[in-house]
Amino acid sequence: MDLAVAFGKVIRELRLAAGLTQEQLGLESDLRRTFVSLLELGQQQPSLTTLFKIAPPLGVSPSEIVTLVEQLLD
Amino acid sequence: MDLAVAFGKVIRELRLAAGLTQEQLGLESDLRRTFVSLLELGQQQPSLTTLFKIAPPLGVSPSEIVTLVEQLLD
DNA sequence: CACGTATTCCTACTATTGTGGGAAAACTTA
DNA sequence: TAAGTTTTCCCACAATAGTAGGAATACGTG
Repeated sequence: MDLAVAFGKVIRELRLAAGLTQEQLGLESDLRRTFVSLLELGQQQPSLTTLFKIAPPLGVSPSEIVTLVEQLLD
Repeated sequence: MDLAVAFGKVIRELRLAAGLTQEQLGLESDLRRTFVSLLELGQQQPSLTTLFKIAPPLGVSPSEIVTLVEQLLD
């Protein structure tokens, strides 16, 4: 599985678990609605800054997100 | 401390601990020598792909790097 | 000091991240 | 079905990640 795709799956799962829409997540992480969509679809991947911006509203730490991605790739 | 600066410090420390030069790290992670320098100086930040490429030659996992960055930022 | 090596700085360029907004499509629920 | 909400797709664009290589600077050791 592709790294960006794995990241997207993790983000989507966390977002749904947190009960947020893409737009709400975008507002709280200061990212555009459409960009959140692209990330979840695995069509783009985040920079380190984006990883750190998107983690708090999802209720996890950036490193926890990366750990989940690593597990999905194994 | 800035996120990119914190990342650079972590990378540099890990690289020196692994006994590698920037050029060696660049070769093993498929990144340009000059870009490794910029990362360590905190003048640029990595994408998720770069994080995953640079971790193995440093002998750590991507999530471990992020954890170290988090600790440096607290 | 002098030499070799490692790193930084410089310029120019390409690729990708991220913005901005609207319209189409999909999904919910009444 | 119909309406409201959410997500995807589309466009153009701005900002930054990353390439490429050479020159200048700093660093280490004989």
